[in-house]
Amino acid sequence: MGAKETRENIVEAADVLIYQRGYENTSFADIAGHVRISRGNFYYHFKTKDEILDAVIDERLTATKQILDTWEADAAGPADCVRSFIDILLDNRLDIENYGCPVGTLSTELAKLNHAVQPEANRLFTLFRTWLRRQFTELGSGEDADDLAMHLLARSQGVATLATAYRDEAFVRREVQAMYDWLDDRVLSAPGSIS
Amino acid sequence: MGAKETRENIVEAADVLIYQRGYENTSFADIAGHVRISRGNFYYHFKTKDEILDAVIDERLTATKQILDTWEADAAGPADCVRSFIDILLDNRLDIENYGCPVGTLSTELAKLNHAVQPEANRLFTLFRTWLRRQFTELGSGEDADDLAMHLLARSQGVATLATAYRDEAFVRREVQAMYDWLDDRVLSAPGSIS
DNA sequence: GTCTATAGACGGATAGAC
DNA sequence: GTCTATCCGTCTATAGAC
Repeated sequence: MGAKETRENIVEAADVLIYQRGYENTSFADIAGHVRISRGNFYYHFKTKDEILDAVIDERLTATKQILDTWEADAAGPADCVRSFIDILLDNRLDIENYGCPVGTLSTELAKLNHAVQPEANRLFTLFRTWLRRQFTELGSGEDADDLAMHLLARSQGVATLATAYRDEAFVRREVQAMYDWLDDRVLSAPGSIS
Repeated sequence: MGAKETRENIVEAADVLIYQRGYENTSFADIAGHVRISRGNFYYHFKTKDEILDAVIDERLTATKQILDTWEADAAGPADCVRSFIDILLDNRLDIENYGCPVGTLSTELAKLNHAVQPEANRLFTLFRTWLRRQFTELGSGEDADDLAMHLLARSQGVATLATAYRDEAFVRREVQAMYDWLDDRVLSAPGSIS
């Protein structure tokens, strides 16, 4: 097995474990165990735990960019793109109920830890934010586009948090529908309030 | 110093530290250091770390009940009560920017840890939920009261998460205003959609 | 002299780092 | 594979109130 492949396996395992258990509660031994390599081999690829976190964030950034590109390519228009974003809550419902949103929970944990790479992790939020902003701009929201993007980000984060607490599918579906309706208002009417 | 007072000091320090650093990242030594007692003394009052967590959650439940009662006593009516809830985001803005919402972040961390007391922690959410539901019932929302309570809970959780990521005061104020407007729609019009 | 509250040493386990 | 630090938890010792 090549070095590159081993490294990718490590990042992939770390990605999942950090999502499911949180960063601080994921140990080297956990990751090494999942990749089935020795801890010695481990240190050949990553010198510190923070380096792994960096690699995981980079990997998530790359994967997210690719997903957003795909959505944009497949969508009929900007409103359809936004619906793809809203649908995350349904498509990843079970993971979200168990572990929350991977973006929000990592950002919050790193904030509490006062971790140096928190700004890096927040770029994941910004990736969605600028992408959503572009969709709203194309929908004619003008100056409000960024506010609308932030509003929708917040809505989905809140639904994810409560989905984790209550594991209530009906609630998630209701809120997704409410976001659809909210979007339709933005599409059909003049740009304005975000209520 | 009496035993009761020492115990209260421990719970108080643990409450703050668990909020600021997270549960798993708060050690006995941290708490003992803040209370200025030895670790030995510590174990006289609490046998396990989970016992402290339990005590902290109980303390938060009691404190929250008291706050909700105060709000209800001071408010002009149910709409005013809901506004008090929304105002949490402004009143605790700086803490939220640094550490997130104490309810949501603890609930999410315990979910990831698969911790036995997660249901207990979620009772904090339920405390707000049933209280908000009562306000909406009094506002004439009928069957929708619980949905509206959950919706507002989710909105505030989402704003808290993004406030932690971006530390953007203008965003928080915008979203608070949007929730005010949303509430006014519920007060003035017939009960219906939550968009 | 017993009980309560406190202190601090000690143990095994596990962490990250080299 | 080893090293050091730190974790949680248990242990014994002690100081003072009653």
